[in-house]
Amino acid sequence: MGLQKFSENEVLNTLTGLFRHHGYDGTSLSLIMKATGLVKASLYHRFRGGKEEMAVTVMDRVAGEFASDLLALLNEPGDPAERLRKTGERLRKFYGSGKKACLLDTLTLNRDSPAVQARAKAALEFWIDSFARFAEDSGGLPRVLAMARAQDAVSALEGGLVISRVSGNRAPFLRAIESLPERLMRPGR
Amino acid sequence: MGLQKFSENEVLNTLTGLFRHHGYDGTSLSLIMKATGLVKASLYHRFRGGKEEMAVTVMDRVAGEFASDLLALLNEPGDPAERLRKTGERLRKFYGSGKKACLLDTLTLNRDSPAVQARAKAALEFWIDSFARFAEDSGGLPRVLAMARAQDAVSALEGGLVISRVSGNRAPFLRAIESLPERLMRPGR
DNA sequence: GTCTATAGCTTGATAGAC
DNA sequence: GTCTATCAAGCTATAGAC
Repeated sequence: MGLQKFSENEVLNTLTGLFRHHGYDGTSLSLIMKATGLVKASLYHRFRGGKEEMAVTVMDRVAGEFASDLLALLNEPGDPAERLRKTGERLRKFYGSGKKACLLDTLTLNRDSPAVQARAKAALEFWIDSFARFAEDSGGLPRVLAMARAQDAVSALEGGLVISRVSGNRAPFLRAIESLPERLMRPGR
Repeated sequence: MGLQKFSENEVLNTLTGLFRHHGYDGTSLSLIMKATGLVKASLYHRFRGGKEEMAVTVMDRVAGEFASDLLALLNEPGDPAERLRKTGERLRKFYGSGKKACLLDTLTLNRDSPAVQARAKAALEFWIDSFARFAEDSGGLPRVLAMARAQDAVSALEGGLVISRVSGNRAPFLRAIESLPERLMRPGR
C-alpha cells in the first residue's frame, strides 16, 4: 500500500483512551487491534518498540498537550483570576467532567517500565510546579506555601478522579476544579 | 500432607500486598507463586474461583478490617476530636504513611470483574458515609454539607496516595490526614 | 494440602508476501 | 503501510499422584 489506513493522530487517540481506562497491563495487543482496526504487524511497524513505545508516545503527547493547551495559560498576560477560571474550564473538559481517568494514575501501576514511570513523574511535577508558580506570581503566596497549595490542588483533582472511577460520583472532582481560586489565590497563613 | 504450609492469613497478607501495588492485571499467577511460596495447584485448592476469588477475598478482608479497625472508631463514645485524631493516626499507619497504595484505586482498573468493582464501590461509599455521619453527629454539620466534606476528605487522601505513588512525595497524603479535623468538624457555610 | 505435569488459551513480538 | 501466518513465552486453569 504505502498509504496509511488511519492517521497517526487517530491511532494515538485510540491508544490514549485504552491506556487511560485499562492501564498498561490491562491494555493488551488484542484489545489494541480491535480498537485501532490495525493488525499486530501494522502496529509494530508504527511502534517498533512495541507496547512500551506506544505507552511512552501516548504519555509524551498527552503531557505535551496538557502543558501547552492548559498549563501555559497560567503564564499568559491578563487577569489572573480569569486565567485560572479558564484553566479550570479546560481541566473539566480534559477529564470529561470526571468521566475520563488520568494517565498519571492508571499508567503507573506497571513497575516494569521505568521510561513510562519517569515521564509520569516529570509530568506530574511540571503540573504542580506550574500551579505553584501561578500561586506565587499571581496569588502572591510565599514559595513554600505556594508549593503545598499546588500539591493539594492537584491531589484533590486526582482524588476526585479516583472517586469518580470507583463510585461514579463526579461531584468531588468538579468541586476540586471550583476550589482552584481558593487554593491558589487566597492569601495564606 | 493435610497440613497448611502457610496460614490463610499469611497468604492473604501476601496477596493484599501484590494486588495493592500491581493491580489486578499486573498480579500474575507466577508472581503470586513466587510471593506466596505456593504452587499454582495449591493456590487453586485454596481459591477455587482462581485469581478473581483471590481479589474478591482480599477486597472483603481489607474492607472489613478498614471498617472495624478504623472507621468504627468514629462511632464510639468519648471526645470527637480525640477519636478523629486516632482515626487519622490509624489511617497513616494503614497506608504506610503514603507508601502503600489503595486497593480501591489499583484494583478497580480491570473492567472484567463486576464482583471486585461492586465491592470497591460499596467500600468507598461506606467510608464516605462514615466520615459524613461523624461530621453530622460530632461536627454538627448539616447533612448535605457533611457529605460534601466527607467526599472531599476521602478524595484528598486518595489523591495524596496517587501523588505519593507517582512522584514519591508523601506530603500531600500526610497533610490530607492532618486536615481531617478542619474538614469534618469545622462549622460550615 | 501440596505437589508434578500438562492442557489450552492469550500474550507480546517477527518474518515475509503484497 | 498493511496484511497473513507463525513464533516462543506467558498466562489461567485442571488432573491426578502422594
